Amino acid sequence: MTKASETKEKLINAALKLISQKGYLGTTTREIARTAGVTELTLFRRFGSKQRLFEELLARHMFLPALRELLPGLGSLSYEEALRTVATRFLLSLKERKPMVKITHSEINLYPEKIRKVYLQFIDGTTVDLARYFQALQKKGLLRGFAPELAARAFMGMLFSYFRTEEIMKGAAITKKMMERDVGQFVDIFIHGTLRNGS
Amino acid sequence: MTKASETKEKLINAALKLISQKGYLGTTTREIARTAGVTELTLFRRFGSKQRLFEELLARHMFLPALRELLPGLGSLSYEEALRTVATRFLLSLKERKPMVKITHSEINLYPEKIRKVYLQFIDGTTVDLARYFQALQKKGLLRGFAPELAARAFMGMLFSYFRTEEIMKGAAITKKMMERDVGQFVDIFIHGTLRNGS
DNA sequence: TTATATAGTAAGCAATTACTTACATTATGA
DNA sequence: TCATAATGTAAGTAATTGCTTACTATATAA
Repeated sequence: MTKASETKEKLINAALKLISQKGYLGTTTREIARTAGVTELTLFRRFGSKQRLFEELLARHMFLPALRELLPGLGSLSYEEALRTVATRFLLSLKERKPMVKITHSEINLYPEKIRKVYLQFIDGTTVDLARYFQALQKKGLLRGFAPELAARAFMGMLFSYFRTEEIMKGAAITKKMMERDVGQFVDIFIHGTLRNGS
Repeated sequence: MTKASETKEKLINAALKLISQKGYLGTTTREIARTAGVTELTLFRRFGSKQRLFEELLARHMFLPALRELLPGLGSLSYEEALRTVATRFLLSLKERKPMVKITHSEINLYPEKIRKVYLQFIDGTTVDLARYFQALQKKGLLRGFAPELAARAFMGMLFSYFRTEEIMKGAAITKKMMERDVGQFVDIFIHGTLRNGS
């Protein structure tokens, strides 16, 4: 039992790596098996088909919202510190899951419903959490009366595009220094806006 | 001469449509030819190979910055009206080029350099133009002293993610009403920030 | 020891697919 | 009218690829 699931895990990890690099159709079962260190036959014995292997990959790496466990601790921080924490955590979380993020980008055509589910669970889930945080601060009278979900989408959206441009399109890793500096700017704009005389 | 280039255009348009829907590897040359209303042989006579057809597609649809021609007229608008105009134009431009946007998402693995070039020319080009606009207003003392390029990336980033989530991931078209309402919110936050007491 | 689960070797099949060759047909422009 | 450019028809090739079959080998647990 253990042996079989170890083999499955090796195959799924190999598939994750290869498919994120060359796409689902561009990756062969032979290649996945070789990368996992097993025979192609073993792949079919464990998963039955390439498609089901990919579906198990999606199910296993269907990631949870990245911030849920972060939110309770946010109350003790200043608004600015809280947003910086959220932004940093979100970007690091994207970096960790970069192969999966790439797959949601490139395979949406192939498995629209499944990929959409993976994507929305991550991005939208995270956005909902952040929106709740905004709402709480609005009730305390600290924030203006904007639409919380849309503001959350705006905040995550600028971070996500930043990640996408740097890590996926330019193919360059975001360094810690870059991240600190740029997150600081994003948070500053998000908090104070761009106009000289405040609201 | 004219006949030949008409045929090429039909083939490129068919390829754009199909590849944006099913990916480069998921689209066959037979299918492209059939959709274009010609024989598969004609495709190979015009382009030599599937790869070169795709490369011509990328070259032809390598889009220019979406805002360049918009910028000169921005001076006569208020800051808020200007940003709303830029945002609306940017979103409409993304909608128009949705097949190409989808291709840049899904085929980055296959043609990293070429796709990167297409992407950066559009997004980064547009961002640079917007950054110049910010810089001009900063010199006039109207805007705070933020980093103009990063602010431009933040603004475009939230719009781009908004487009991506709605049109590509959710697969639903952004209506005019949605766009007006949401662009208004984005612009408001970008201008005034989220904090109750302005800067 | 022995049954069972797991994996390997080897060979191959059937379908797909990018691409080719040979030849015939039609449209266009001088 | 005639040369040429452009497209079509038909058949096929070589490579790839997901998946199968038949048989063997090894490790583990009762």
